[in-house]
Amino acid sequence: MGAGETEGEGRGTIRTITDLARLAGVSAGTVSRALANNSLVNDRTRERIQALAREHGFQPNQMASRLRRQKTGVIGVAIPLGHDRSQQISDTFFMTLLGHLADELTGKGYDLMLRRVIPDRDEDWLDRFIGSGMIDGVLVIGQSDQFDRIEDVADGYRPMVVWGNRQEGQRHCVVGTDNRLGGKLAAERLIAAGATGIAFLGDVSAIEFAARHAGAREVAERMGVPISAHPTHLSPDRMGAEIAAHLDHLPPGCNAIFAATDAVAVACLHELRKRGIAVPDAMRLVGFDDLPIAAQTVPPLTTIRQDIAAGARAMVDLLLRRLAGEDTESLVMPPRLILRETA
Amino acid sequence: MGAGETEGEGRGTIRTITDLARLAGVSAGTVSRALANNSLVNDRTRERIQALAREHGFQPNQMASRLRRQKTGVIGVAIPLGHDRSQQISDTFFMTLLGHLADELTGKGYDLMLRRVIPDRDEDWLDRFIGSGMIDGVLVIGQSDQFDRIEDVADGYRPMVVWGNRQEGQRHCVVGTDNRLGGKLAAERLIAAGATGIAFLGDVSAIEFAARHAGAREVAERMGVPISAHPTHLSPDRMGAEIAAHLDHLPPGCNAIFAATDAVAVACLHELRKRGIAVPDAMRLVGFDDLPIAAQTVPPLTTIRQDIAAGARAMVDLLLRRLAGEDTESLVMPPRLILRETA
DNA sequence: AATTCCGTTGCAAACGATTGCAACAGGATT
DNA sequence: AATCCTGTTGCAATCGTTTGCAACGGAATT
Repeated sequence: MGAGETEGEGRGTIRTITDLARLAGVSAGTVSRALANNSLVNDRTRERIQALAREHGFQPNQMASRLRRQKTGVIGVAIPLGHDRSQQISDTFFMTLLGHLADELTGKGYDLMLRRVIPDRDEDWLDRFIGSGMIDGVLVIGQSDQFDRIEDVADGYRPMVVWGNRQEGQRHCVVGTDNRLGGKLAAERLIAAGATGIAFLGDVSAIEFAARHAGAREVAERMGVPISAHPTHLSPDRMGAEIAAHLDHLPPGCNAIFAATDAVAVACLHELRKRGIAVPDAMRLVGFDDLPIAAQTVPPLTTIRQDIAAGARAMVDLLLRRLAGEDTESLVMPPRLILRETA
Repeated sequence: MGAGETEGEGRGTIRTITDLARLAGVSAGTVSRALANNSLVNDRTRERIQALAREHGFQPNQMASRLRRQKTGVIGVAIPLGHDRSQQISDTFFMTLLGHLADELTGKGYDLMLRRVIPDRDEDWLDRFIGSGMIDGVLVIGQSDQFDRIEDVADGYRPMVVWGNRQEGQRHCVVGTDNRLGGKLAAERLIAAGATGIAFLGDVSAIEFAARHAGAREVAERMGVPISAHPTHLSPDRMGAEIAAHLDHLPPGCNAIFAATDAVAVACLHELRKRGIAVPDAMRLVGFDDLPIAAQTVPPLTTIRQDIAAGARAMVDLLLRRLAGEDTESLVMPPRLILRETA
């Protein structure tokens, strides 16, 4: 007790439930029940066994338990890196979402198995993950360019919830922001701030970014403001150069930028400053996400907020309900314009 | 073939290796060997069985396999949130490290099980993780304030590698930056840039930050420059207010800040700007980490670089060698001063 | 023709925990 | 005194895969 516990025999001696049973003078079944707080076992025996288990630092083997019970207590989280393979380094948004998911899942007693997949190399990454028999359900962070593959799986496999964009009549359960509406809000704000030509910076092969672009385009066209799209990757090493190139070839009359992501917007801000272009006077700028950094740029970034924590909560909640057999609807959360000083 | 595969019977019919064996007219053992590319089985049979497996989307149950083979193919990654519970939202550094770890591990054929632990609530989080029988080894991201607990475990459990700071004569295998040296570099630079009083902003109950502070203090004292420490948390919601408070109560003559982290430095920059304090003329500033954002602040941040990708590679490499029975030394990587414009 | 050998395959025992069912003791009921 | 519970416990099958060992057929050797 206190300091200096009885080490040396603690780890190793008692490895299986049978060892512990022998030690306690009961059968393995009883030990199993005792450790599971099963009411079938006598209170005193239970306490005795639990004390013994504690003393020897015994924990039942999870693999065996899971094999027998046919459930794993593990939720798989997949991050497909389809449209932008170097995403790992940058995407603060996904990483933040992942953090919240981890919190929510551990709160509910689930473990989290993380897998980053590169769909180009691995055709049936999703089937493989699901079929591995290691996870009870799967959360997919971002559809990337894998929308169709996810759809294919959705009919046959219920416990799956995806973060991303909702399409007309899609079959998989998705949680996400109304990207199209977010795009509209951004364009409206830019135009209200005096934009007479808008450049969208982002990779529209990712469906969520495409929706943001589409929303902005709808508003811009209605208002008679020309809008152009400029593919921009998310990896920090390429982003800077790409943005620089875009800035040097903006359509004439373009005085506003809608960045697909705050990360892109921050890099834009930097490149604009290097060129001595005043924000927002000469160039208006709106981002997307409202990451913490957005409040701290110079000038502070006007952006479209997604509620990441709420999204994570919803994803876990929906997944657990699906695991329980319930059939759930997708959840599309409203984005919100955060007005700061870049537009 | 092409579109419209033979669905409907594909999933569900063939669930176990025995099902597949019956279908192929061989025994379960042969199927097992065939799927494992075991050379004991005839080439033609193997191909036939593999074709059948592919056709039916069959994958052997991992739980059973792992139970039998007594290894899981899973590496646990623990993030202890001891000194700063709200860390989840902020710490870009840890999240980036996690991303790289995921890449390295999947590259080596391992899966990654993520667990965030709050040591205050859960005394033996590490024993529980290790003893769960779900992981072959464990990587700990950051020692937080759990140095002693990790040490306790290190003797009895080999396959563990920790990201963090190396102490005199410690027993667990650690990978990290020479934080003390980093602190020295920072202080040297600040003093070279004209600092006559230095404030360290960071939570020294985290051992890594304590080392950074100690390094800076050593240099400062040698040069006769007063240095003070100001506890600052990493969560974005508290950080701003805390930094503001610190700035308003700096010791007289203090004209330089060493921020424990780039995240802290960026927030500092923001608060300084709000107060109209010119950087670096009125206040010099050095950060730590060299996150991508550091290059994009206004003015760009002078900071101490840690090589995150190399760190992740080293952690995985060391862990695999320990899994193979080898005994490995800790790795302390040199930090590097990145000179930009804030000091 | 008898023996050896090799390449394949099947058999069955693990891996360690869970759980339905039977068994048992002791008290309560008839 | 015989029967019936009730609360505990043990027994043994089961989850699905892996793998040592035995078996077997046919070719090669003696």
